Amino acid sequence: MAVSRRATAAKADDDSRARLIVAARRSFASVGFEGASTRRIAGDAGVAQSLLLYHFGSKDALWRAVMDDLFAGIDARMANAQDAVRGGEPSERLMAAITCLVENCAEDADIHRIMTLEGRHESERLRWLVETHLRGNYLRACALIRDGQAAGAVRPGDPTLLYYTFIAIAGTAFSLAPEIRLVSRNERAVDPAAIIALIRSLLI
Amino acid sequence: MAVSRRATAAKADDDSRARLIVAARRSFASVGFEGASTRRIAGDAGVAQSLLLYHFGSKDALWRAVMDDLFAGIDARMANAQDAVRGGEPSERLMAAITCLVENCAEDADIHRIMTLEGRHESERLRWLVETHLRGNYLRACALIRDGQAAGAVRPGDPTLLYYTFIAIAGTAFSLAPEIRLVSRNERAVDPAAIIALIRSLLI
DNA sequence: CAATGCCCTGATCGATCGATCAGGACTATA
DNA sequence: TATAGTCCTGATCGATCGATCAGGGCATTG
Repeated sequence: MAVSRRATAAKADDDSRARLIVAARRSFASVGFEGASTRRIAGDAGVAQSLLLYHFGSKDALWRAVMDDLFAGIDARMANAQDAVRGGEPSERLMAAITCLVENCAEDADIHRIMTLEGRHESERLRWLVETHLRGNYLRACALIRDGQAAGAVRPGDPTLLYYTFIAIAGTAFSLAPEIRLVSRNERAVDPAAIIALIRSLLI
Repeated sequence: MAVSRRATAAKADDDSRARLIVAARRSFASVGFEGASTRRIAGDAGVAQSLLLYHFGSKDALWRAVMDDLFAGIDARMANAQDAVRGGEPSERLMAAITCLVENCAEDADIHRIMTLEGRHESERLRWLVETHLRGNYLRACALIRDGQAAGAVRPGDPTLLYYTFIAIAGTAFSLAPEIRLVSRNERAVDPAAIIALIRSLLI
């Protein structure tokens, strides 16, 4: 009993900080910041709640660490995808970005879930997210959309609306996968290839 | 002091039950079921927390009452919209449904916010929602989509995927309006007419 | 061998959670 | 006027919340 979970779980693969980040991401994505409990997160990670606060200082700081980790992943992935199509046609570069977005959400919809939770009301967290992680991606994506429109390869329309439309289609099916499965008993609505094909077909 | 809020607020327009439903809807849509507090909801409605439990019995039952109220509104609205185009072309009836959906979300995105919160993980609440309110709407919408596809007026593709794509586009911009405004300082992305036009253009 | 520093735990704080309960204020019925 | 029923409040329950703190285990350094 006194041996504690640390010996059985935490010490084995070490770095409980990383496991706390993963557990926190899942909780925040599932029940939101207010609904998440630091005790539950620490329990999922197999450590004491006080260790969570030792590593991150506060629930708020933990949340920001989760966001930094989440965007570090997608940003690196997006940079790779853009490197692979450097110098290509604007629509090719835009589709590479969209494909990257869809595949990332298909593997793990947590980022879409958290964003749809945090984006629904102004807060200090949202302002921090916008300044730290969102605006850069937004501006790059809008530049791609505008380049595509200038080349006649992307439909006209407000780039902001198109950007959030792409995000909505890319993420919603995976975010709502449990509901979609219950309602439809149909797996085709949660197929990344079908979603990429759908977005491609409405690009122009 | 002993006069209490009831005399000043609750008694004025009466029916604190209805005001509890409205306050609860806002809280559930904002921070989710787990994040919402019955004390906060009752406070927003201007009544004691114990009255909330007197009327609804439990937080769970309050949530179901909110859902019944929410779907009673959209269902009636959707029935009206369909009545107005009875006997019309399939694509016309589908666009009437989509227009109804977009306008409802534009006026009040709470239903989309709550659904994106509840649809993300299986739960007793989600199963109840699916059986009580969702499946009927889903089946009617898929029938409209299939009719449109049979008439060649709607693009081919899995109806479930198209259904959730329409819902995603119809609701996301309004659900994420605070984020979109912070990121883009652009109101055009939250314009119902632009969103309806976008969906119409990708119908076929 | 001492000393330092990092990772970690369990106990504990005041605040708040959902829920229960006794009882007051008021209206309608008899 | 007495009775019954509805609406409502404040006090209170045990549980859980985020946060703080003292201290133990263990490796590295001198």
